[in-house]
Amino acid sequence: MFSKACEYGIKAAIFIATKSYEGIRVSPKEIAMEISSPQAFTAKILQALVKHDVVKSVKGAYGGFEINKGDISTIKLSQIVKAIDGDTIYSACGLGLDKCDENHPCPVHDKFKGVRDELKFMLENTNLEELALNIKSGASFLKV
Amino acid sequence: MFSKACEYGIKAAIFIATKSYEGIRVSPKEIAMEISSPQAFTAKILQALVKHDVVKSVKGAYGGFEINKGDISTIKLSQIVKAIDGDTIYSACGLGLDKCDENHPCPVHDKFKGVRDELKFMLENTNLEELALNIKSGASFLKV
DNA sequence: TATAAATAGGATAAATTTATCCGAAATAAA
DNA sequence: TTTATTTCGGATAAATTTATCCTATTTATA
Repeated sequence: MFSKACEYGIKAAIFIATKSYEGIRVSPKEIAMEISSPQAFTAKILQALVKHDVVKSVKGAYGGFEINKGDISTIKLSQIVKAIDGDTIYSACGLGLDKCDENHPCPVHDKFKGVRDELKFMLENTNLEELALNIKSGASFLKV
Repeated sequence: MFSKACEYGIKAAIFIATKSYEGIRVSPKEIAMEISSPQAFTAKILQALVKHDVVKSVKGAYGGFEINKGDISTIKLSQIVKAIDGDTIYSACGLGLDKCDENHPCPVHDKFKGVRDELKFMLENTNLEELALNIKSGASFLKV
């Protein structure tokens, strides 16, 4: 469904959010530990999230990654997915046709429309806050 | 969403079905032309579909690929996807956790459930016949 | 039985994704 | 200003997916 990079990105953003509530910045090392991901690769993904304004980085001693408290509830899953995988997952043709629309549909165009739209709606209407709060309360988990 | 191999496999199966109605066997070459896919790679994917009993192959002169007419309406998209990509797309955790269920959910477990189930339902309730008939009637297309 | 036509399948290459490593640049504090 | 700490970013490697090529095997027909 999502790329590994995107899975790591989503989990990283959620973890950073949980820490940002307490005003604590976190390092790629700590993030990787917490979400069971390869550290250097995770650092690369964090760079992409910074570039797309999903998380904020502070360089130098006492630096790290954080998210402005006020932003946590406005950042949507779709922004994270888009920053890493692009939006092809819910906008491109399910069978890979370059041109696929109502006038020139692929064989599964209509069948797929519902699934794609539901995925898009879900991603655009899920914010980091609800995900982070469930992690904090122990209702969900970032690793096994 | 699906791998390239899976996209090719779905399109190939649909094309074979359209020809099988007329009792015509088709070659990897003709299939690749019709669905705009690399021929040798497509041939490999056809082998997988044969192994999983989605299509039938006849070796030797006058051979080719076909689907028993009676089977066209009973073959589901889910069988094709499963044969090539496996069923992880609608059964695995959206964030890649090895263990993810009601008791130990990832942060998006509930959010994803709806999308995943709808995708699963769609794949398990769409048969090759309806897709092939729409191609034959010109209501949908296998290439640009 | 010989021949031509067709799929099967192994070996290999190219492209992409995933992952690692290391030095450069930035920054807070001593 | 120096030092220690930390992200940034380029180079590279490993793994996987996508794609190609060539030979073996099968089979209908002449």
